[in-house]
Amino acid sequence: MTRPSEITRERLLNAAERLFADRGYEATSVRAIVAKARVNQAAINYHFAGKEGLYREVLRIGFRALTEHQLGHAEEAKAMSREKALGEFVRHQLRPLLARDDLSRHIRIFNWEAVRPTAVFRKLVSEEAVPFMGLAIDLVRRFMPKADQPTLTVAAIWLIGQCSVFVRNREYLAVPPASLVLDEAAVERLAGLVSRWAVAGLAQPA
Amino acid sequence: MTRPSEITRERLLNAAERLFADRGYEATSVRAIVAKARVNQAAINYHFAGKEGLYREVLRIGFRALTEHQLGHAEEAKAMSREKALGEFVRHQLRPLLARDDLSRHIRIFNWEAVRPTAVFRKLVSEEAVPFMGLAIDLVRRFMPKADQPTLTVAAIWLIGQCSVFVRNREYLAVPPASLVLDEAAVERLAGLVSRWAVAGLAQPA
DNA sequence: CTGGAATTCGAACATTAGTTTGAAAAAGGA
DNA sequence: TCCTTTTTCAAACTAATGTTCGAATTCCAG
Repeated sequence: MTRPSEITRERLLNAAERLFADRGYEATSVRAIVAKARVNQAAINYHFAGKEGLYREVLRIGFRALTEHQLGHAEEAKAMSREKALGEFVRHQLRPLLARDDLSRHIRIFNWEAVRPTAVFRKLVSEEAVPFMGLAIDLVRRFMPKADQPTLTVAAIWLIGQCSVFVRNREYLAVPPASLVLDEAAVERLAGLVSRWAVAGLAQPA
Repeated sequence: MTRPSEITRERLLNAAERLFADRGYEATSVRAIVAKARVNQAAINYHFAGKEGLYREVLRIGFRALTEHQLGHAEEAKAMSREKALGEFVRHQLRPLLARDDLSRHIRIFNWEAVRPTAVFRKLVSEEAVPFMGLAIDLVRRFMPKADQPTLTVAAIWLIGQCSVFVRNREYLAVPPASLVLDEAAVERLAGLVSRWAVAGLAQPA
C-alpha cells in the first residue's frame, strides 16, 4: 500500500463524487474529473480501470456511508413515535438542500440514479443486495401494519418521491414563483410541512 | 406550403417526440431520430436548423397540447369537489404509466425537464410564460385558501413530485420488490392511493 | 545506492456527437 | 416543357468523448 498513489486515488474519488453529485454520471466527463482532481488524464484508467470503475467505487462508498448512517439511526428510530421517526426520515432526505457534506452528495447521486439508473448501479444493487428502501418500507409499515408488500413499496416510493423532487429542483426553489431562501430555518419548515402532509396521508384509515 | 417536405417534417417530429419521451434530450442522438423517421441525416438541420430547433418545436407542441387539455378540464374541475378535482389531476399525471399516446409522451418529456431543465426549455418557458404549474397551484389553493404564495408553490411541487416519481420509475415498478402489473386496474388503484394520501395531507388543519 | 516495479505523463487513438457541404433529385409555377 | 426553387442525399467536417500507449519519472525494498 504505497502512499503517493493513494493520494491520487483519493483526489479522484473526492473530485468524482462532487461532480457526479452535481451533474450525474453521463454528464460528467473524465476530463472534468481529472482537471478538478489535478491529476493526469490516464489516472482514472490506471487506478480504476475506467470511468465506470471509478463510479462503481464512488457508489460503493455512498452505499456504505448511507447504510451505516441508517443503521446508526435505526435503533433510535424504533424508540420514537412513528410520526417523529418519519419526520426524521424526511429531514434526512432533505439534507442536501442545506448541507454540502459527504452524506448529502451521496443522497444526490442516488437521486440521479432514481431518475435514470446506470448499468453500474443496477449491477451493484443486485450484487450487494443493498436494502436500499428498507428503512422507508419499515417506516411506512408502522402506519399501515396490515398492508401487503406491493402497497408498502408503493408507499415507500411515494414518500421518497415527495422528498427527492425538492432536492432535484433545488436551484429552482430559490427563484420565482417559489422564491424560497433555503436557509436552515426554511428547510426546517419545509421538512415540517412535508412530514405533516405525509403523516396525514399514511395515518388515515384505509 | 409544399406537401412532400411536410411529410419529412412530420416524420421527424413524430420520431423525435417518442425518443425524447423515452430517453430525454441529451441521450437522444440525431442519428437515432433520423433512423426512426427514415429520413436523411441532414434533414433535421434543414427543417429545424439543428437538434435544438427540433426539440423546441416538440416542446411547443407539448405545451400547446397540455394547456389545451388543462383548459378543457379547468371548467369541469371547478365544478367538482376539491377532492374529486385532485383525484382527476393525479390520474392525469399518472396517465403515462398506462397510455402510450401523445399526451403521455408530452408529460414524460416534461418529467425529464423537471429532472434537469435544458436551456431550450427554460428559454421557452420564460418566453411564452406558460402557466406550467398554474393548475396544480389552483388545486392546492382550494385546500389551503389562506396559505401564502411560497407555501402554495411548495405544495404544488410536492403534489407533482409524488406523481412523477412513479412515472419516471415506471420500469422498476414491475419488478420486485414492487411487482406491480400496471394494467388499467392497478394504475387506477395507484391513483386512488396517491390521491387519498395527498388529500389527507393537504386537507388537514394547518 | 540501485535496479525493478509502480506510478505519472503527454500524446495519440478510436468512436460518437452535431453540423456543414455541394451535388443530385424532385417539385411546381410560368 | 422549361427553369427556378425547394428538398433530399451521401459524404466529410469539427469537436468531444473514453481509452490506450510508450516513454519518463518516482518510489522503495534489497
